[in-house]
Amino acid sequence: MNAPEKIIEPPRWERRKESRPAELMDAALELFVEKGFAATRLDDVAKRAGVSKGTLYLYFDSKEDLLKAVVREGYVSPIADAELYARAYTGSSADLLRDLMKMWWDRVGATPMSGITKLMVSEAGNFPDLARFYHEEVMQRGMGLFAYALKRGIAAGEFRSVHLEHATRLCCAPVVMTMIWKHSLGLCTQDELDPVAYLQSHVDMLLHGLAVTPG
Amino acid sequence: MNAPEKIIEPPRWERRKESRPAELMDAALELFVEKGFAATRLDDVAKRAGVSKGTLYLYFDSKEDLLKAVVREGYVSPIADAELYARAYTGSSADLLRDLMKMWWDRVGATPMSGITKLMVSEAGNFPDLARFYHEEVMQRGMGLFAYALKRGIAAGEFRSVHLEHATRLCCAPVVMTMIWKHSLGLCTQDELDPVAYLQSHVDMLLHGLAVTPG
DNA sequence: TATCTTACTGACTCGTTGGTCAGTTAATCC
DNA sequence: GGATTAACTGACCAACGAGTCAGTAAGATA
Repeated sequence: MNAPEKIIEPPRWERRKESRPAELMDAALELFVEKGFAATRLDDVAKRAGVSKGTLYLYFDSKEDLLKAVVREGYVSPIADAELYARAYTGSSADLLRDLMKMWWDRVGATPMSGITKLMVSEAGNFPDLARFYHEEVMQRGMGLFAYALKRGIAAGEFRSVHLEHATRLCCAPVVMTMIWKHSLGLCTQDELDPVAYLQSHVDMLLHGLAVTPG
Repeated sequence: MNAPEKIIEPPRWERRKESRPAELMDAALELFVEKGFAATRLDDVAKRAGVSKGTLYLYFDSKEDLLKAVVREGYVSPIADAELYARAYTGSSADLLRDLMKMWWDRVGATPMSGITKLMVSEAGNFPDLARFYHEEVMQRGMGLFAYALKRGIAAGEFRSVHLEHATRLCCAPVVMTMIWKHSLGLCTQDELDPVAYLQSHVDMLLHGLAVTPG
């Protein structure tokens, strides 16, 4: 009979204190966006992050705390970067508007983070403080960017003098709608709408609407 | 001692088989819109309708069945009316667009029914068949109206020849956004935006963007 | 006024899931 | 390699709420 061989099994789990929170937040983002907040089970979040539910509670106080962390994490650099970009811009306001729109779509709209918008719309009523945070830190700052570009264009005589608040919202509405659509009703339809081409049309129409003189 | 007077108490409840379903659906609409589907308790729906939870189950098979009934009920006449109106219209396409927009806002946007839009966005992922129904019967028919007006204007040489699908969406996006906003993030902010004035600006900008010649 | 039908009640069950914690095991340190 | 630390596990609990059903009373009928 052979001597019993020492079989070295790989450890069943590793200690990875540093990366757990981010992995849990990634998993939570996916599931929250896919199923909604209430319908997402924390067991599933933990499982997707390759961990047990107990571990989740080592890093987050509650389900609500986890949602807050996901939302706060999701928005940081893109808006700040865009603010710097806009402030330093020297070209025409029409081009600035185009660039901002492209940056928005590339860095948020086209990424999984766009799901956060739908999430916030769905859950705003149940998390008033989170909604206020999102409104102030994300929406107002984001709309401020476009308001800046519009104001700049009007001041330079490049755009006609429209209602600034309204024009800003008109500028953002189609983008926000596209992000929301992507994560809700758009899922149930084999919709071949190309978001990039659509937003291209949007900016064209907008600039045509803002033009002092035609085409 | 007086002879015991016959005190006629009002009955504790009445039989009102006919009106119960509508009352339950009204209550459900309010609560679904306010709290979301998952967070709404059927006990509360029943209580708001002045009835017990057991009664609710006399008229609806399940919570999901109740939601379906609410959504189906919410959209019937407005779209059909608007379709008749548009088909019979003889004025300019710009005016038709204005009228359709006003009808939409007056009959849906300004009413509690606008909450259904937010509801559908939030729950689309969890109720694929309901989402498909909403998409086909509400969104496509509704967008079809605006597509008709745009096509009509382009054919008459009143509007410039834009991408029809894109223009239709651009036409609807701000209205849908306004309805969604009203029932989500708009609740947490003392937002003094006047939707009617905003949509006025929207149509103005849109028509300016569609104009063949300036002015 | 007595009888019958059925709209309605509300206390109950039971599955689900957010949250807990005593125990296990990977990793680290003498 | 034995002792120590703490990251991690997973069985468990308690609350909550969807759905049930035996019983109650409105109101119709005769």
